[in-house]
Amino acid sequence: MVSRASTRARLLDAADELFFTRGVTATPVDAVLERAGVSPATLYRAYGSKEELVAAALERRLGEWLAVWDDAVAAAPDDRSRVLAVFDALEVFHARPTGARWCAFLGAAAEYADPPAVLAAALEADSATLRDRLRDLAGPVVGSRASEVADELSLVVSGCLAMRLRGARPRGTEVARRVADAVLAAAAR
Amino acid sequence: MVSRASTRARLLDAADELFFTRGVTATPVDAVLERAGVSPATLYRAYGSKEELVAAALERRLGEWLAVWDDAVAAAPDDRSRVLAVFDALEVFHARPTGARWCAFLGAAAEYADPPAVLAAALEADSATLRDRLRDLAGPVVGSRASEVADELSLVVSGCLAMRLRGARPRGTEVARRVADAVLAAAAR
DNA sequence: GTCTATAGAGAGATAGAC
DNA sequence: GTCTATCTCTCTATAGAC
Repeated sequence: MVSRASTRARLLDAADELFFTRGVTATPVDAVLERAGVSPATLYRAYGSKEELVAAALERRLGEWLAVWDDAVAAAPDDRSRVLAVFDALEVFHARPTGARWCAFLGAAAEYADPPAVLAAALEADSATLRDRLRDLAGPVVGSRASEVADELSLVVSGCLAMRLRGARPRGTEVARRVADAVLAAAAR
Repeated sequence: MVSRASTRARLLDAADELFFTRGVTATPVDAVLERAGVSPATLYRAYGSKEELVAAALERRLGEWLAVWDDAVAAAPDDRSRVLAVFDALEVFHARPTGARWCAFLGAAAEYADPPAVLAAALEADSATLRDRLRDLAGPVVGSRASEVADELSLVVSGCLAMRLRGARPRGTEVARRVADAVLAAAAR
């Protein structure tokens, strides 16, 4: 007999691994059921629909991503490297065994032209958090330009992730780091 | 009675408009048939499968995109603005009536975790062309660093496109242009 | 070459027993 | 709360007439 909490956890594990490596649409619910060792009724009782399961997996993933980011920031020695710590975090996060093919959030946004509300909220949370954190980190480095620089760095991070779709797996963050360096240098002028 | 060429053209028109605004997987073949005013047998005779139709639409789209880019480059007055012309071209291309939701190529790559060969070729053509053109354009501006700068600018372009998934529709290319400026400035140092 | 009609597979979700 | 069994719908692709 398995407790309710661990059933949900197994479902989230399976959902994360399958949805974000093979794609949400490309993954039938049956595949998640099989991997989680759970029956359809159990899934639809815990989460009302496939989309809600996707949203729940995204929410959990956002928490994990931010935790990795926090660790990377904490390990950085100065203001400037704290900004660049996002790329350290990206490397660590995607090196995990359950690392997705690219970005789970951008991937979900790409798959749903008109995302259901529960998904749209999860995607917006990711984008807003990314930008807010970058702005806060950029403040001590670029002062009053923090807001514009946050937009620019959001674009760099998104570009780094998108390049994985172009097959630039190795050295992906290296290029991004050079671009981010250039952005900070330009803002400091 | 409709000629074979115009049937194929109508199919490509319908495919481009539907696949790249609603998503490939989210668009059933029936929707393409209805919009093209064509029956299933006609589509499957002209193109062997849905995937081949997607690939054909991508190939045509790549040609159109490069033509827009060529125009933008031709209108630029100097070496440096010829590099930045890619962002002018992006604006023009996505302002078209049949403009896609974001990037048709990145979108297709996002939807297929393991793309069929015919699709992989179209995606690779886009990525390679983008990088090659950026390298050629960057050469006169940054000299021997052209190759690295091309990688960096590819990331900026991809990031500009990916930001559309984050809802940054207006002023999207503006931010990208600032980042590209910073990249060129850093490379000139 | 194009049509109508349909095959055949697979999807998301539910019913009802336990 | 979880299972087995299945319902209903939609999808890609094909068969056969014209």
